[in-house]
Amino acid sequence: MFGSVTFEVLAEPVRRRILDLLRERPRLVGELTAELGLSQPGTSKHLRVLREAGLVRVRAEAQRRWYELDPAPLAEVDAWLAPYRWMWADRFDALERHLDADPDPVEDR
Amino acid sequence: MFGSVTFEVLAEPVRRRILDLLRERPRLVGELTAELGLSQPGTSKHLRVLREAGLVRVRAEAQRRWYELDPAPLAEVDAWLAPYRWMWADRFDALERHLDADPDPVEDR
DNA sequence: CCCAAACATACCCCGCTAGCTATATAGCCG
DNA sequence: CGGCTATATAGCTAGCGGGGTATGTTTGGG
Repeated sequence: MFGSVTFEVLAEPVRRRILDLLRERPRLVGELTAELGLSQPGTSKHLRVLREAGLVRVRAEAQRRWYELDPAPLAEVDAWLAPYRWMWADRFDALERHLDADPDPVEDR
Repeated sequence: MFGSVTFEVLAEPVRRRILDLLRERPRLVGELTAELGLSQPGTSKHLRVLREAGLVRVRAEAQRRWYELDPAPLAEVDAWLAPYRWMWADRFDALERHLDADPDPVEDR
């Protein structure tokens, strides 16, 4: 319902990166800006999207904003994934071959 | 590497729907078109994206095309999700409250 | 007080994409 | 073999989203 937006939010590599960074510890906008290598407003924009998706929370401290992870919406992604999970268990070696051994994944058509 | 595209592909609700349908059984393009309620070329376009992402395979039978699920790339999503999974275990009831009990999820801002 | 620091918002631009319609291609059937 | 069925591709358009720069707002420090 509300979380179908979660997939769209996670589609952005930068935002997944932000979540990965926040998984370690809360961060300031400035820190994230530095690590991501994009402009401060750009970072703020991504953080806004993450905030409105419920994936991060903000804690104000003077002019600083501490952003911290809220993994709750990820449960929805996990729930969607659940019925598929058993399927690749037996094919896992196939995936490994695909990821490890194949140096140049074949383009379709 | 190749699969970072998987997230972008899954961002589309129609494509997740297609995967859910293919999880039951292989389907023809026509069947999918009917169930999705969009144009046949639109369906074919989504199927092309899914095919190039390695999420579906095609089997030709005369003019018919049987599309079937290939869940392998989903393992990458699962892998990304893995380090987060323990986090909402203790908050699961909170999410349940959010999803079940709250009739009108609060819009952010 | 006033300036600088930290962040958010506003605005613009451009590329991508999802939808459509029209058309091409391929194979069965009569 | 002609036309119909099933699907793919091409081409177009509208809207969205992510990048940037410019500016507003808040708060602490000198």
